[in-house]
Amino acid sequence: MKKVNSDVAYDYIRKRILSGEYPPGHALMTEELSGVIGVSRTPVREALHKLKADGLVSIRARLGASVKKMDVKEFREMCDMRLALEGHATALAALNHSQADLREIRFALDGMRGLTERLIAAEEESPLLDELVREDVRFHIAIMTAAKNDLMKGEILRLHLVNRIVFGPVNPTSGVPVSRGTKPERDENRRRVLASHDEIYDAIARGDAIAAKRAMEDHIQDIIEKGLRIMAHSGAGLITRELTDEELVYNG
Amino acid sequence: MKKVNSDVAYDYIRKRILSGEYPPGHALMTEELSGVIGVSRTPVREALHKLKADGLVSIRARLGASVKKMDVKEFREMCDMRLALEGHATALAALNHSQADLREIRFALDGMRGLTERLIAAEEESPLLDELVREDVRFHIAIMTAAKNDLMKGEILRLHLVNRIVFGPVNPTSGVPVSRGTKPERDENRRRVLASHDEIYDAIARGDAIAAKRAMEDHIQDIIEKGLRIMAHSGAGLITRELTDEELVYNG
DNA sequence: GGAAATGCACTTGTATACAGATTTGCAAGC
DNA sequence: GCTTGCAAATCTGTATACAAGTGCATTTCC
Repeated sequence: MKKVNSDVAYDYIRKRILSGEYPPGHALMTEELSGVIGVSRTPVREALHKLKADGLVSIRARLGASVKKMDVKEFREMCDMRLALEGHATALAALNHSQADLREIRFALDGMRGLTERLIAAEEESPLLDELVREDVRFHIAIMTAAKNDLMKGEILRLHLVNRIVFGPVNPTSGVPVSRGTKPERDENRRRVLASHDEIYDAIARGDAIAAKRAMEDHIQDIIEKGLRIMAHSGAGLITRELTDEELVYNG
Repeated sequence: MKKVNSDVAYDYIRKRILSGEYPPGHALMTEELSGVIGVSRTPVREALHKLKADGLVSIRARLGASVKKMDVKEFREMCDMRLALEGHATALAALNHSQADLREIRFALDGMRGLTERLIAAEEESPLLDELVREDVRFHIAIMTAAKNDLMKGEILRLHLVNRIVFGPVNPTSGVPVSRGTKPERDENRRRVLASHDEIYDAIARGDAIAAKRAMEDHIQDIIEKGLRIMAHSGAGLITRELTDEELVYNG
């Protein structure tokens, strides 16, 4: 599949949204972007519409596009949806996983364990944090892969990405959220995350769909609460109103 | 919100896909469509991309767009996702519903009951069928509304629409799927659907989230099996091979 | 001085022209 | 007969010009 200009524009803009270079609310004007990216307005327009479908950008007719701002209501809704999907997918993973899937999940888990221990021991975190986040993502992706449902996997990954808008600002080069709270708090949080992951892995490994689902739901609930706390404290326009005037008619 | 030309093109094409006028696999060429709709290629292109995001159209770079064809694998995945979302949303509806929500659900349910009885009694169905389908949709929408999660509601309705591609062909004017099977079979099926809906409503009304969820999951499971049977029999490029009876029994 | 009106700058939405890719039809070669 | 190569036809992707809507600032009027 050949890469066309609209894909170039899409990748360019998306990267900058996820890295935090374009913060929530930032205006995305087609002419400006087309100049920077080096393509015409048409593919830029297309890229913006695709990003809107991803949930990273909001577009209002004749008023232009901007990086999505999420309010608390929408964040809760998104998390609730993620809870439903990822919980179900985890149950499927417990039933459908192959041995290779299981190995991949455990690799990610072991990687996280090592990094977490080193992070707790260390004073300076930054180089290890990127790796930890990468392994965390790897863990979740491995489970979604084991569930053997590409559609759900895609949708869940999409939600993960949109979630990152809330957890910003992030390290511009790595895309990893900057640390929050005191070190003991962060250490405690990391231990809890690891314990959750252990529980999820064990349940999947022994094929216990119900326990796996519950463990994943608890884990996501933790993440939700963390997100809500961040939104409450950082504010910075995140909690302001947000109108999605998308009225889809659902009948013929 | 002003209606722009790309919206006109979107509505035009979408309507024809859902009505079956553009069947699965039908090529959607920008120039031809722009001529018929009376706008230029640019808004048509945009509309096609939006329909792709909806899951109704597939686009391959430089090869053009066509109405989405669904294979069995994708259909199962979609249904499984719907199961997860709609089950969860039903549980939420049991917890979050207002009295007005409950009334709206019961109105739809009562409407369906009356229509079902008249349909079973009648010989000629066509005028009543449209109404029955409308009330069925109304029932499901009312529950999603009661769940108080607009994001999930939107996603579920999207999946409902994509589902309709499988249940085609439909009555061109009303968009209602044409009847299948013998009359006793259809009557039996309608009674079962109604009983399912009753069960779902009762559980929601008494705030029993677990029972509501389970009832909705069973109901959707029924729909899934019906869809798989239709796919197996209608074929028409939808499936590559004949299904075994085992495959017809859907179990995630 | 403040509110309404008006004009301007800017941006989006749309039409259209053009370049490149893909398919199709046909003829030549094995 | 079937494949292979080539060229025309066709369609997509992109650039660009133009029209129309929106917000802002200045002006005008009370």
